[in-house]
Amino acid sequence: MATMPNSTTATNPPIEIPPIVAVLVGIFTVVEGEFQVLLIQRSAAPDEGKWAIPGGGLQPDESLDHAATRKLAEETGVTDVFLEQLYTFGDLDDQTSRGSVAVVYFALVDHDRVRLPERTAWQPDWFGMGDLPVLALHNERVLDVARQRIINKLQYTNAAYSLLPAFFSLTDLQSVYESILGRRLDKRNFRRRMLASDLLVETKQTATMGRHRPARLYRFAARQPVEF
Amino acid sequence: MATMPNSTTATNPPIEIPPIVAVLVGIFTVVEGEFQVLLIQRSAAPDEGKWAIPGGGLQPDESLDHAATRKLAEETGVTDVFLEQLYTFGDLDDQTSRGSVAVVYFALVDHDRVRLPERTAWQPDWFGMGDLPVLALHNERVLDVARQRIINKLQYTNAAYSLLPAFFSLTDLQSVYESILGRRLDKRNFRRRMLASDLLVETKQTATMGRHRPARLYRFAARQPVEF
DNA sequence: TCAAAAGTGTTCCACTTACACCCATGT
DNA sequence: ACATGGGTGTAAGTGGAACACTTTTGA
Repeated sequence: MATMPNSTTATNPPIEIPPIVAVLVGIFTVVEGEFQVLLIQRSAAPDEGKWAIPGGGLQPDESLDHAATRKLAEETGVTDVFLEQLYTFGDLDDQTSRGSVAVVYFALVDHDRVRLPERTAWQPDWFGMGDLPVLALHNERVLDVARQRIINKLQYTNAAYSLLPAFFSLTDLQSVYESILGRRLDKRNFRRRMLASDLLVETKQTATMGRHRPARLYRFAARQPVEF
Repeated sequence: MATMPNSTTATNPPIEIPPIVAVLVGIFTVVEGEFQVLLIQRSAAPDEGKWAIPGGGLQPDESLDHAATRKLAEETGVTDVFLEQLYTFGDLDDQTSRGSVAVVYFALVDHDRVRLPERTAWQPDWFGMGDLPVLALHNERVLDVARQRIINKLQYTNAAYSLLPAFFSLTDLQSVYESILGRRLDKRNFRRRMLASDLLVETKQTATMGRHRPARLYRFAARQPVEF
């Protein structure tokens, strides 16, 4: 947004130093029952050596959504996943005096589709959300907001489609929910609710996962965000 | 947020022109059964003469919340109301090529407490949400998002405290809800739900509003945001 | 006494919750 | 045959939605 009323009161800053705008993407997954986030170890000040949510500058004439999509692809190679704006923070960086604004997105990805980039610096890695390293730039606050938002989204959207392969069992799906919510769910109630939601389509396939009865496989009716 | 991985792929912009950051505040109220928004008539390009959500630049070292609070006070004189970040738009201004980012907040105010500033240009005025003028800078999109968010917030928070005076009747409260939701509600169900929520406190006062039975007055238990 | 808004209960339905056993398979 | 996870039904409780009449006041 460009020119606006320069100021309506007496307080008119003489020269405005334009703040830096960064777009961050919190990338989340569930692996073997653990809710995880992808973090990058910073190789420069501020907070060198600490871990942070990946992000970067907004390119000229690039939309915010586009920047987030691009960042996600750079870090994981993945596209076409659940990706949504989370919140904008204006005070993550205490050091910079010119002001900095971080527009944060979050993405849910199927861990098996991710290919982490090979780098010497700014190396990314997965961390359990209950087992985080020392974070840079007040990223704890960002992750708290993200976790709560993801929990909410699971309740009334099909966001989980983005965390699972195309075909999956109801047990797989329930495990994803339990990992993120941080509590056990009742199997019968969970299945009833999911099947009643019309989000899932039963397939003819089954999968044998051990020396026991094979599980029927389902897929999501839509692989785009849908509410229910 | 300051320095980040400069870029992990080949696409490294040579020189970044930092985008402009504006903080906008959508200011909403309900007057005589109409859901209204405060808009300002632009007196300069782009979109001169069209109406827009008030806003302005982020001052150096100012937090986003602070900028929003300041803007709200400048336009209405009101503080201590429901004020919350809505969404950040990166593409409201088509004209500027350097990129512009608008961090939008929304506020709910009691119309009777508002004092509009006296100005010759950038004059503010109230508009019914169903009767909007020609808007600048794709502000229709912003108002759509805001309306939906406010509707949602009414369902599970006490946000309405910010739209009413300290003491009010249940009929007043219901009228506010109906104006924003855009539909009539059942009186008995509404009252039961509100009273069961523990958000309201019955007072000993009543108010006579015409030649009929006076209404019992209530107040909100908390005049800060609370969920229920 | 009348007009006008305030105030009040009950029924039905849909959804959530709690809970325990049989089924199909591999070894 | 047995160990393992897959799969299934029912009853009780809770919350939302629909619906109409009596009460209190001012004129």
